[in-house]
Amino acid sequence: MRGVQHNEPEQLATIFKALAHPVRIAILDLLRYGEECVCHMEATLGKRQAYISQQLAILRAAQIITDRRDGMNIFYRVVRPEIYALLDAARAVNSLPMSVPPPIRRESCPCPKCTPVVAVAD
Amino acid sequence: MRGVQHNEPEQLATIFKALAHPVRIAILDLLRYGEECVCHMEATLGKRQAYISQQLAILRAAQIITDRRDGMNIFYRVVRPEIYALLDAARAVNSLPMSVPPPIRRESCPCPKCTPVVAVAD
DNA sequence: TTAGTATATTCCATTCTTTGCATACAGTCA
DNA sequence: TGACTGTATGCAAAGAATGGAATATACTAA
Repeated sequence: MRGVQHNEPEQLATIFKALAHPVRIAILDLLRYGEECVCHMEATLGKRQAYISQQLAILRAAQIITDRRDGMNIFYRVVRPEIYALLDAARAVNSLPMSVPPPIRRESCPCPKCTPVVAVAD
Repeated sequence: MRGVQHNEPEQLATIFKALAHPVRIAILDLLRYGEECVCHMEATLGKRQAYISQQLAILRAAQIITDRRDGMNIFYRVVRPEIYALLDAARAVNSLPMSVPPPIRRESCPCPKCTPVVAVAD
């Protein structure tokens, strides 16, 4: 994914390339309902951290997502929500259902969203 | 069957791969207003015939287009018009204009659509 | 400071994709 | 039939993407 593009089909092809990978699509589906941290994607997708991070770098380079640090975790979110219309349009081409289930808290994910602070008896 | 099968990022990635190429996008834009023959794409896109034919083969394999012979020419057309919603959605992501200009008859294209029979004075 | 945790990057072998070239094939016309 | 035209296919070299392993970075806590 190189620098700026001049000609129009070239720009479109760049977006499609960023989406032409099942793990990157799964990541975007995870982010559909809001930001998530890397460890959550790791737990949900069952892929190694470094691998997830590589795919996130590609989506970041395509300016589809951005990140935000909060304490020890880095949360990613989609900055071009139009991308979901694109995913839905692709599902329509395949006659696939549109709905993507809301995110699930993962026991195996250590981030604060997944392991909320529990009141401890004193 | 427990819930909708939701492991189709692979299928979506396949569509995006078929579209992740500027020449294939340009071909689909050419076919937006109806069928066109290979020679017309050759003339319009300024690419060699064998190259166009290769890209057509990929779109055919992805079941996005199909062909029809008429005399000496082979005309291609889109069989999944939903693909245009997909292209338009990608343009929206890039904040690009939606409209694709209608096809232009090419002097350099020898097909009957481009060089209509002209009444000859007797 | 040191140790630890979360995430990113770099390197690399392997595998897919791209695209030019040559050629094959299938109709058409004389 | 043979020559011709439009289109498709096979091959191969170059290039890009994949995904694994190791390592680097950046922050937090003690």
